[in-house]
Amino acid sequence: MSDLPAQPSSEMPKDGEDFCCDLPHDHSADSTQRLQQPPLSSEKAQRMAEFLGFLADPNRLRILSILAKQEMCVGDLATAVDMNESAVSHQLRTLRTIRLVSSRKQGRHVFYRLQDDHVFAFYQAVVEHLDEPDT
Amino acid sequence: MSDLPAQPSSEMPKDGEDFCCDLPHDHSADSTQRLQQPPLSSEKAQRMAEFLGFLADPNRLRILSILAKQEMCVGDLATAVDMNESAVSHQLRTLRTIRLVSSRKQGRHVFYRLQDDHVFAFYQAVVEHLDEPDT
DNA sequence: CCAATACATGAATCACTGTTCATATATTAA
DNA sequence: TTAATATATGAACAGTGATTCATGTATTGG
Repeated sequence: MSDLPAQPSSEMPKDGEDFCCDLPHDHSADSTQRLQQPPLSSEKAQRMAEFLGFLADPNRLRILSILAKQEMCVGDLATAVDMNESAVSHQLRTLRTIRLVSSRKQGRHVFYRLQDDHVFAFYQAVVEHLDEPDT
Repeated sequence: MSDLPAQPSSEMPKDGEDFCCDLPHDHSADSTQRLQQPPLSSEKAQRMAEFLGFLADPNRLRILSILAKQEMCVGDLATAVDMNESAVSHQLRTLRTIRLVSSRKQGRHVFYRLQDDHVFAFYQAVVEHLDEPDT
């Protein structure tokens, strides 16, 4: 009974319950074992989603792709990605808040760069992973 | 002049232009070279952002984390992630649309699983990358 | 056939997020 | 100091997206 493709937790609810998984049968140890130990804690899923959400913006990605190659000041970034300087500044603030980039002030300019190598590595990994697949 | 930390494209606009990068000086070949070749094409950035956006949801991540270990039917998934069955169904539709999961019908049940190994590999990569860092 | 179960789906709602606009701060030049 | 440049930031607006509710479809049992 453990080599079947998969079984819904239960087929026939006995009580007035809505969910099918409420009576003891093959649930003893196997099929629900991996179900019982929470798959991905809600908090962790939350943090992962947040982080991914920060990457899930075309303009932020383009900004990061530039900073992955060189540091650059806000105005030039705005020109490079063809965005409003204000919009870029907002995005940079976001990226700064989550420690993806750091800044260095020089005169009237503020130069941004990737915070550390881990960010670069992760960015590269994402790019490479998403380069080949389907679309 | 090419070993300096970084230079804004231009310091003093001569025309009435708004952007600083509009006159020829050291722009000949070096500093704007990497700027000229678009860093990440808008379309590619768009697609990357879309894909990452699909991953950037706690509930979808938890669903994927379960399906990364075993296939499961909708009702059980709903129980496992403590969500409305309808909500799960909606999310699964999304995941199905972008080919992250596939489904198999068996009687009244529909079992979902990760579409292919690449999806699993990418999911794992993300999890691992986001496991150590800062937070 | 009829009822119940399992899932799907459309519409409405609510929250979030990115951009823009206006404005504020800081730095340099004159 | 005054003007101009470079960036930051708050508020408002618009678009997007996830959940819920109601309902529709398919499958099984009686």
